[in-house]
Amino acid sequence: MDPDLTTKERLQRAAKAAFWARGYSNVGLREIARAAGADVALIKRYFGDKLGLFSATLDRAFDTSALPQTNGADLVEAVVHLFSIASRDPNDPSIIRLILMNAHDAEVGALVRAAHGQQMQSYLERVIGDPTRAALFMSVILGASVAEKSLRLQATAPLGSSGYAAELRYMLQAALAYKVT
Amino acid sequence: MDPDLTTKERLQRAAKAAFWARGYSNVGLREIARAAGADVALIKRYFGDKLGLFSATLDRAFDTSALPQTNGADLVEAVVHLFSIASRDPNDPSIIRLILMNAHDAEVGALVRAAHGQQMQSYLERVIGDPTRAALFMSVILGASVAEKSLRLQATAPLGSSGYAAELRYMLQAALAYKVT
DNA sequence: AATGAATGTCAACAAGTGTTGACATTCATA
DNA sequence: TATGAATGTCAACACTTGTTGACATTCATT
Repeated sequence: MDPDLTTKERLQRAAKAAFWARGYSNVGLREIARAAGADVALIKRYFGDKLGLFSATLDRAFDTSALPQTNGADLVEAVVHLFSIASRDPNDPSIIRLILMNAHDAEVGALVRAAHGQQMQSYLERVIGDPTRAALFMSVILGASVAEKSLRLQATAPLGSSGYAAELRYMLQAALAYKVT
Repeated sequence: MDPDLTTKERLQRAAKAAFWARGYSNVGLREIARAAGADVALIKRYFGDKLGLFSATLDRAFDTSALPQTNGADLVEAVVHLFSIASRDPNDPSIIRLILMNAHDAEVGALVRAAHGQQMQSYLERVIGDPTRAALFMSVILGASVAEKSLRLQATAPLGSSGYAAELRYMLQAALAYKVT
């Protein structure tokens, strides 16, 4: 960890790395403090308690300013990149993983959903227009991300040039454009 | 808990209820023993240790004998029912939830994936035929399940008669049948 | 009734948890 | 240089965790 940073900053970064990798309840404060090269008691001073530290790792993590503002093919590629679907690394931090890992804890789960889930949904609704279609679009994204990162389906393989990738992009297009007849 | 059952049986059922609801590391053995009306030490006698108890809850949990053996519209409905997509209850046990909640723990995650994820995948591959198409099909299922149960997207709503339900079924059909041109 | 296996009870262990208060040090400002 | 705020250090608290060994009870079989 970079020693030039503030201790508070180092604590926050170490916390984010740990929490996003293994979930809220599976990370101890002493472990975070050790990774940050700081003392546990400083967490209380800077963040109040464990939940406050966790909340701090959620700030300004979902930025839609660089994303497409209109519905189109570039939206598909941008979202694929945003949710790290193309990456096979299970430790690659993803807001989806974070939500799933903390879904069992009512308090923490609500915190994460409020901070990111709703931001993500409202972005897609704004860009796509129809809320139902936006939800369907996000469902396909979720499924692809989960299939690769958590379930590790063999058949999905690298998402670069396989048949799965081509079909997945078609599914995303279908979620954007299809009209039920 | 039914007092007519064996203590071992009661422990196993209480363990499954707890583990499947909140994940492996978030459940304590004393809590399971209390729910089963038994003593903690009996867990050691019957299951060895915590991981042994968890493993016991995975036995015979994925049964494909009652599922369709051919690719078709009934496969869509059967799978929707199997993964409890139609249920909005976050406590409704689902193998998908179980996998996701334990994805952060290498040992436990591998155990669950080995017991169920691969069975699920091989079933779909056998019925659907093409492995890539089976993976795509499961991705859509995963996404729908996660969107409702963990992310709780507002727009997905009850999956009974909404526009989302109709479109989701179309997506599943597309995953089964579409040929990329 | 006696034997032995099966089953249940209790207390404790070492380690880890989040949290806290008292104290020491550093450092910028008056 | 002196003051006070900011920052860092240390030890301990009450509690929970998985695990374990010694002991008591129940129960079927001889």
